Amino acid sequence: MVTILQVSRQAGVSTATVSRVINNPEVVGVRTRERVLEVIERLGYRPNLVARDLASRSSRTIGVVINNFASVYYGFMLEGVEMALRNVGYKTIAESSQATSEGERQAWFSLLDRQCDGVVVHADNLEDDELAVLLDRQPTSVLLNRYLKSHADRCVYLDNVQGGRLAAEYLISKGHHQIATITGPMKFYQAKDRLKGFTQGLAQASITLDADLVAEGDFHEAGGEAAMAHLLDTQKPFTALFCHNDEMAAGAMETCRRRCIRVPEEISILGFDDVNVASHLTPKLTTVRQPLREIGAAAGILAHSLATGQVANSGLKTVFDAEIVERATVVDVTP
Amino acid sequence: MVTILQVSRQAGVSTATVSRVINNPEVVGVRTRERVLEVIERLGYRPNLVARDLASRSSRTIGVVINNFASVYYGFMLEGVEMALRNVGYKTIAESSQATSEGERQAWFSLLDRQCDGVVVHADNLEDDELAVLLDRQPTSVLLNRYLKSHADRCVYLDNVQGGRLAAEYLISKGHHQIATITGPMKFYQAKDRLKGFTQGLAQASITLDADLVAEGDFHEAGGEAAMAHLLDTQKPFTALFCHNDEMAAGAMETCRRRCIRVPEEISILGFDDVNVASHLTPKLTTVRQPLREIGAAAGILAHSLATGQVANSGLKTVFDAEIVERATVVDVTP
DNA sequence: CTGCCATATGTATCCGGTTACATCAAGAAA
DNA sequence: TTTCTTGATGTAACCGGATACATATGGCAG
Repeated sequence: MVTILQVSRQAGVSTATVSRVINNPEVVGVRTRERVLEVIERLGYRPNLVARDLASRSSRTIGVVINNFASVYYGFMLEGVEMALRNVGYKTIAESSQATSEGERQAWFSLLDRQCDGVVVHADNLEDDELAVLLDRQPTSVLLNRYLKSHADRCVYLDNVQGGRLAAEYLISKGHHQIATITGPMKFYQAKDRLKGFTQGLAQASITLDADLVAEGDFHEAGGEAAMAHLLDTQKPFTALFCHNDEMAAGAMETCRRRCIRVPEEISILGFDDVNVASHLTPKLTTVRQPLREIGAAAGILAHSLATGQVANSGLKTVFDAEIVERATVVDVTP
Repeated sequence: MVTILQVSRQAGVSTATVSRVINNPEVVGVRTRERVLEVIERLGYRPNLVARDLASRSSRTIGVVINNFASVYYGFMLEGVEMALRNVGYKTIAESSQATSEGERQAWFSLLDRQCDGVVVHADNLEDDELAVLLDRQPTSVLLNRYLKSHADRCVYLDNVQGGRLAAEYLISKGHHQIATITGPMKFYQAKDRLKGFTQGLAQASITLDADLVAEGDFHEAGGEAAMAHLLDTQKPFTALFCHNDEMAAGAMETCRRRCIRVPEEISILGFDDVNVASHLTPKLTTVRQPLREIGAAAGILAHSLATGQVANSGLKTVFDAEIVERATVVDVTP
């Protein structure tokens, strides 16, 4: 491997000058600069990032902790972070947490150990208290799609309450009154908030959510199937169903298919997220879209600003609204 | 940040000893070791990986280059790599190439600059020649899902010829004789090989592939739709269709739906990959499965062995077979 | 009691860069 | 011409660890 020392020798200058040519070209004399650049080119020199990071105490890199890679949900957010950072000359490195609190902790620290200048953490499993402590200690870390009251300015997230409300308003606008819902695990604040907003939305139309029409799912297809079966078994009639994510909606649709219940003719179904599955289902799923890329991008930018001490959150948008993507699973039943 | 120096002072030993406690505990006296460990614990010391990597000239990390993150296809492979490496105490870091040759080059080098001990590269776009040169220069890099004759032992991939043949054999076993196919872009060897195997499979049953029944797609849904429309427009009859990936199959199914052609009653459709979309389509897609996780894992292990100079490719499996996953889009038409 | 060897620990250098500070040359001002 | 300033470059320390080699310590055989 060719080092800065070899370049400096070949060019007849000191390593400091070579370093300057790379990081501060304008302070180097034109003649010297060109000579050095020529040598760099000829030798195919590439600065060793590890050495640079150590010496400069900065890695120009933001780390990202996500649950896992085999899911476009995280993939989109990751892409958002990456894209935004690329624009400011920063790199992104991601680590997965396997969706456990221990994994989240480890991935987070591991990224810090690599001297990431900041880290964007998607932490579903760590408790609020611990997160608060960690955020206090790591002033350049930000939370992705999670809201922590004590550190609101360090969170970038979808307004799940708004999303839930939007779902209710939309279904009501289509003439539905008897509406069931399959929530995510209630230990997740996303589920709590979506349900809260949903309840609010119904209330606006003077509808009270019937406890029998609420089933808790697991954010996966299987849970959606089971929850839907449960809802149907209670025999309470409903004309529309709101699911806390698209996968559970897919499960619910599967249950309908099996029981020969036509969607949307007999039951309208509304999903949440708008990840690929939504557009592949038949009929295509109407859903509440999360702007995942944008959310990721904002989180990346926020971490970057914190890391570089930019003029504080200069009006950076950190709370995002969900929006309805109309496809084919919700019909208007207005008489 | 607490450094090894502070730990050594607190423990009344030299930094060398602290370093040993961490990397070679057995050579340190029991009493000293415990004292040091106690201090480490108390101070919350975490070794700076950047410094360690620089000093040891190894990062215990394997880099991975993939097209993009927002696709489970790469996600699965990445998970495979990560999982396999975790077992041997190695870390994984991924970088995306945006599916351009320049991006692949840059990501690859960037990973090398970070002193990754090895790198697993999914390079669709770089030319064979350049890949050969790069592989020669980087003895610990391996190719993921691409086959390079000159460096066969550095490639971990699906046997696409076998996959194509399997597809033909399967459809034929279901009584189909008139079979159409939508290929990937023919500049990709995957498409070439799948088509080659497919042709072979047909030949085994004395069927020659009618050129009118071959349409080139783009590996995306839109291309599948268009290609299917094209195939139907030529008016040549066929009872089954083999698509080079699931997304194009989804597109083809969409075209059928629009033209009121029933799948699988009128046309059987077989996909390739078995990524999520397959199981969400209606009817569920019968497809040729790639063992993506296993492929990723093998690539990770191979890179790791090369990096650590393990007893060479000790019988590591590097060529994988595809298999049929029967769902609902292919029916038996044997009279 | 010596001498030797194995084990435990310290010393000093190195990894490949960055950067504060010193130095030097040349042009401008006096 | 002298002095100051300014811009270009070099010197050397440092980032936080790893590790080859030197040294010290203790046990055991002779």
